Amino acid sequence: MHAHAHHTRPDFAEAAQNALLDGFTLRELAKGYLLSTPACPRNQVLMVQSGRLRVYLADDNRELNLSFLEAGDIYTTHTPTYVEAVVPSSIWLIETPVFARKLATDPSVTPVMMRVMGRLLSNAVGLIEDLAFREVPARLARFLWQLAERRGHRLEHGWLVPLDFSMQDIASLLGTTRQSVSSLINQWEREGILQRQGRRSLLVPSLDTLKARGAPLP
Amino acid sequence: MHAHAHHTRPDFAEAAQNALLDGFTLRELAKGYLLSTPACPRNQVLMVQSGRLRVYLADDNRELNLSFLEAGDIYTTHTPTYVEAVVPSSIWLIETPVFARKLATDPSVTPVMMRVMGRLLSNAVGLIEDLAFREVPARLARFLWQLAERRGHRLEHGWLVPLDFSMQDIASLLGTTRQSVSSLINQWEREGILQRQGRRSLLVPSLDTLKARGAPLP
DNA sequence: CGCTGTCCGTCGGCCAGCCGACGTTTTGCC
DNA sequence: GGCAAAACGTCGGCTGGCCGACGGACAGCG
Repeated sequence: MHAHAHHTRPDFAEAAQNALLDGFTLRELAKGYLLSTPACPRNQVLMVQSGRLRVYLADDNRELNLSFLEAGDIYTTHTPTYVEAVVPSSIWLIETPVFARKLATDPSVTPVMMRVMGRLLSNAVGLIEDLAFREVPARLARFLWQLAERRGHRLEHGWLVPLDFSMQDIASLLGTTRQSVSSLINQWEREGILQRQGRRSLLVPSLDTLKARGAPLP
Repeated sequence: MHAHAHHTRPDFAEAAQNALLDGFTLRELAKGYLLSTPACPRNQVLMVQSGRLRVYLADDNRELNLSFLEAGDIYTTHTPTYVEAVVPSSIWLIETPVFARKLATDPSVTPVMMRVMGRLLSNAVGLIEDLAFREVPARLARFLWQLAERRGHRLEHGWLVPLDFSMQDIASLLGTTRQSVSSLINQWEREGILQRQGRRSLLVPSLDTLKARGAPLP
């Protein structure tokens, strides 16, 4: 749900066709650069060309990742969040007023934007459901099998899932702590639900047993 | 934040001017009517003419209110939620495909929709912040003073705040339980932070002391 | 005016999971 | 290779607040 929005690739293609990017400017961001904060809400629309941005909320002693943006993803800072480049990145950027004029003159842009905002909204609602209804093991299980389904490669032994997030990243994405994620993953490894495969990937023998962790009762 | 979106009134006025409602049909809903569920995602856009609708998420044994819609509020079921009339209501309704055509032909509608979705997104993010960062007393305090600021009437003794929600409603809005809300309100009454005034309103002597409950440490 | 349904107040047990702490392993960098 | 910094594993204490339970207060209705 709130893992990646890399299914925006179609939009990217469409955007290129429609010359959506007219008026956007290309910017290079250094690692760690804070593009936007709630305090300074520079309203803008952006599309990631390369790299990885982290969208997150924060209070004094905690952070919650809303999502990670990667190549092709579109985002708009309509909402008071932090946006930070976690690796050197390059993005297409436009200020909202300029974009609004574009919207007014070129109606073909509208459906793209509606879809982008719809997706942001779905992500947000999904996260709310997680926080309000599901407990940590269920959230983690869901995160993992969604990752497997969209990023994983099928092998004879099961699914090989690339995992280029730190435990802390995952924890923040799920609204929990590093310790809880770590414990759960190790416990599941002992139970044979998954195996560590090198440092940056997992092997999941059966997605179904993993999914079973997402729905305790039935 | 996620209390009411009744500040959509300006949109309503604007909508009337632009004849936004062309193509919408007026519908009367009986109390308790379920307009939409996640299972049957009838994509539609609606504007409330009168009454009150409840937008909520649910799992098997819990419900979470996302917001209450009242006269003038606009909503779109882009996202898998329940929408229910809690009192007899009448609303303007349009199916998304029809609305999309409208958007394509009349670009003046676009900014209105963008603002509506932006507001939904802000609500959602606010709720996420609450669930992830703040504990129950802080959420309740914030809910109450926001209600006071937008609905309350200034008296010599303090603010008179109409409270036409049940404890259960408030609890669901804040992602907590009836019991917790009840305990807190009564405790605060004992502490003199607020007084019950009749059955359906509160008297808050000082909003600031109430707000103090929203930020424990400093 | 009793009856029934809805709402409110309060108590106590219980537990998920946060938090601090500390040691170990990996990674990145000179 | 060697060192600092980051990331990971694990343990135990502590607690916010959920949950069930039960009784009282209102309100509507026949």
